Amino acid sequence: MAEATDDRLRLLIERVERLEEEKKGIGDDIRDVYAEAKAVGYDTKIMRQVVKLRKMRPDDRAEQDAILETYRAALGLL
Amino acid sequence: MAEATDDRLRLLIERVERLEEEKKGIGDDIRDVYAEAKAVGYDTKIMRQVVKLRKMRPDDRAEQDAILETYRAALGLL
Amino acid sequence: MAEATDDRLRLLIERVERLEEEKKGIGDDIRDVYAEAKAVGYDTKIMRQVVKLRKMRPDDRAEQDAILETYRAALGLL
Amino acid sequence: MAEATDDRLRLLIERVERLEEEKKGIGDDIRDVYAEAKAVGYDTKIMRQVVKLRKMRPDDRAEQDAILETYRAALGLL
DNA sequence: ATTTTAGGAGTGCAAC
DNA sequence: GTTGCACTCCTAAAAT
Repeated sequence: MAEATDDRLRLLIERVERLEEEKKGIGDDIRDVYAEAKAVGYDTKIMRQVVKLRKMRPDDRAEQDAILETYRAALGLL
Repeated sequence: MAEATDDRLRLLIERVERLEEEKKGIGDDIRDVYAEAKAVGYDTKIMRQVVKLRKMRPDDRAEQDAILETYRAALGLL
Repeated sequence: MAEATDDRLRLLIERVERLEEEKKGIGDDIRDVYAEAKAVGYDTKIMRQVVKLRKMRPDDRAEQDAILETYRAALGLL
Repeated sequence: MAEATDDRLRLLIERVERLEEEKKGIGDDIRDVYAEAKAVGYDTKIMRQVVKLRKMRPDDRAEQDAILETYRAALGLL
């Protein structure tokens, strides 16, 4: 029965590999978009920062609030 | 004409954002496959090692194996 | 000459191992201090947050500044 | 008597901070050892694997080895 | 047992 | 082209 087990494992790993290829393909697409942006004159470095900021905003806000709250609690003790 | 330019930039950024979401989704899918593998009893940490090994060129793989064997021997780990 | 090489490797690894033991020992000491603090009535969870905050402050400031600056740059473009 | 209490807390926190600095210093030392090893030609990534292996109980180590062999065999990586 | 945190490895971009 | 940097993910240790 080792063969059945082996096949199962092999199939799982091949699924992972296919997904990783897709993931890599999308990474290439992203690179292409930036290349296109650069070709028409945009600053891709700043574009990347903007993308990052738009992604970070909500969490960051929550995090900032948490830090402030902790500070208030700590000051109340110290 | 500043509006046309702004739109162009906005569209490029939105394309990047969509692609990044897709990329993240595939990352999640990969995680799911590993979760499934774990659920049927496979050791996912070792599976990841195997996936990495399969990505390597055969001679690189052989070299890594050889170095590891050498180090293990030097430390009495055989 | 493989023996000399092996020895060299073994010595390096033993140095790492000794250092890791020391590091672990200090981790235990830290745990002890918190245990002592707890024993005299302090809230160790908040103590840990305070320690973390005092460690983070400077970087955080710089990070905040960087984000603000990036935003300004982005707004100037968008 | 609030001052005595405050001092006590402050002293505890400062002890923790000193210990954490020491701990960080040792972490830096470990990094240095690896850097030194790399400089004389060792593969530090594999060294780290070996350090990890030495920390494991022999039977756990044997089991890991066996699983890896099995998976590699199943995927044609022997 | 669950969640958090620290550290390592791999990836991809930017600067020189 | 190569070095450094920032980001993502994974693992292992620690705290609750």
